[in-house]
Amino acid sequence: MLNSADTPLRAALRHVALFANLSDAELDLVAARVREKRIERGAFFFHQGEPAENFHILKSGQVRIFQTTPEGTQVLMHFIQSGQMFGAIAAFGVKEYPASAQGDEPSSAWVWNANTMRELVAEIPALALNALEHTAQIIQQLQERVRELQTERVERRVARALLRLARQSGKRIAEGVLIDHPLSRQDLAEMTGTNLYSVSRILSAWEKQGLVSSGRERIILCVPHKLVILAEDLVPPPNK
Amino acid sequence: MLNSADTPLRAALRHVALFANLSDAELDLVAARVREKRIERGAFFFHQGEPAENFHILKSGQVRIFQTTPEGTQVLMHFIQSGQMFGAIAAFGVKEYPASAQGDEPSSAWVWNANTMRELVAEIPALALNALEHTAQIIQQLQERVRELQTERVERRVARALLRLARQSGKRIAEGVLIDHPLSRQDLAEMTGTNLYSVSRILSAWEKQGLVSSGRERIILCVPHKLVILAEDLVPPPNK
DNA sequence: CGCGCTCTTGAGAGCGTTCAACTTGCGTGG
DNA sequence: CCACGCAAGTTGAACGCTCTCAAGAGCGCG
Repeated sequence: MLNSADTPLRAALRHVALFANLSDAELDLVAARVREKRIERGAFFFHQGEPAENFHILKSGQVRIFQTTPEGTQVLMHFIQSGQMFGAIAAFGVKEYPASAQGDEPSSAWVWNANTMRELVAEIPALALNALEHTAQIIQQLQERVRELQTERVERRVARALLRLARQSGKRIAEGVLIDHPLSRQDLAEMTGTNLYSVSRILSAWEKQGLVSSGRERIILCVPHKLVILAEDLVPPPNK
Repeated sequence: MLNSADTPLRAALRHVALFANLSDAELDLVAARVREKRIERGAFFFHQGEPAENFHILKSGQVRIFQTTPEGTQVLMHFIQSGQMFGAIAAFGVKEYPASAQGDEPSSAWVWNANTMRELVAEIPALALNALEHTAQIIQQLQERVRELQTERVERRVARALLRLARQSGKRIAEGVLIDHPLSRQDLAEMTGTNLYSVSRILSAWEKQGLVSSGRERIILCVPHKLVILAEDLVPPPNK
């Protein structure tokens, strides 16, 4: 189904969402300026506060994007999966990375210099449109998160976070849907604006009800359908 | 200081940040497809959930962007000032407006059809770069807000919100810096994820300390400097 | 000059955090 | 191979920030 004359690199980039609808010539422009960077598990592609020099797309592995507050508490913004861009906000305007990007596993990424990426965007209309589309989606997700933080209780926020993770990296297994990467109580807390104790209590309660099955850095949603009800239930007063 | 051959419309658009660095010919392209829309105070440019057909830039007046949850509570996302774009997220990808845009005053906006704006972005590289830069800034602001909601107490969030408003639409007067548009306790609550009672208590306390002077939908920051300390203070335990 | 919307303030309750102590799981080195 | 140790997770108890509800005061517009 591929152009048989594709170079391996061009073929790989062709499947990245950001480069959808680019012509072969345009893909070559993009490919000509890319370089690759690998990091070990736990290492960083960049740190919060560093000058934002690069634009990244994850090639393999998994990366977490988080901010650290002056007080030292962390806020987990995103998990980046293969094919997704990161460090993009910084490349398009801001001068410093507003967050850090750390490998959850050994990871590799395609990297472009920020100025180079801006030139490419200016040269390739389809790339500009794709980039705008993706940033628009990020904005929508962030607005959703603000809305949740402002209006919803902790239990519901945790339910939503798990459902989102299941959609992103869920894996069907016998017992239900496994969140297919290490995920601690602390991680979930940093995603939902609470602490590991509250997350632990909530998961324990759900486990008693058979909704989930969880272990060390491992969570299985057994009855996702009931979590959806928890996350979105509008029935006003539970009449117990 | 302007090109004397400018049409009035071209001259006006030239000063919009989104159209910075566009040539006269490009500005004319943009101007050729614009139309204008006026609304009364309290009326809407668009409602949450409607198909996202238009891209807007505020010409005059003031607009609030907010989301309404299924439960009916509102979350105030932004105040839009003259020259700022809105309804942009929707135009670049999403199919429905994720929020509503309501006039806080009688307001008028330049409006482009969403498809038209996408065509313009594809035709005008400088416009694409500007748009990406602005969406990147919005993302950064939203990340900041998520971080605040997850890690900070109500009082600090309110302090930050006021300082932000002062920066955006503050007006120097004798007593201090006036937030130059009607702003109720309820509005502040919907911006910071609390309720009008807590906001009222906080403002009362600050008023006793002389930090602010507030009245009906009107707030003056008397000692902004001390609010900054409140918003960012790292000194761990205030020893009273 | 009165009606309505905004704001204030008290009292009480509860959700969630904090702290502390303990358990469990897993890798590693003796 | 077992023992040790650290990291992740659990759970109880207590506190307190914030919300909720209720009642009343104040400001402005018509």
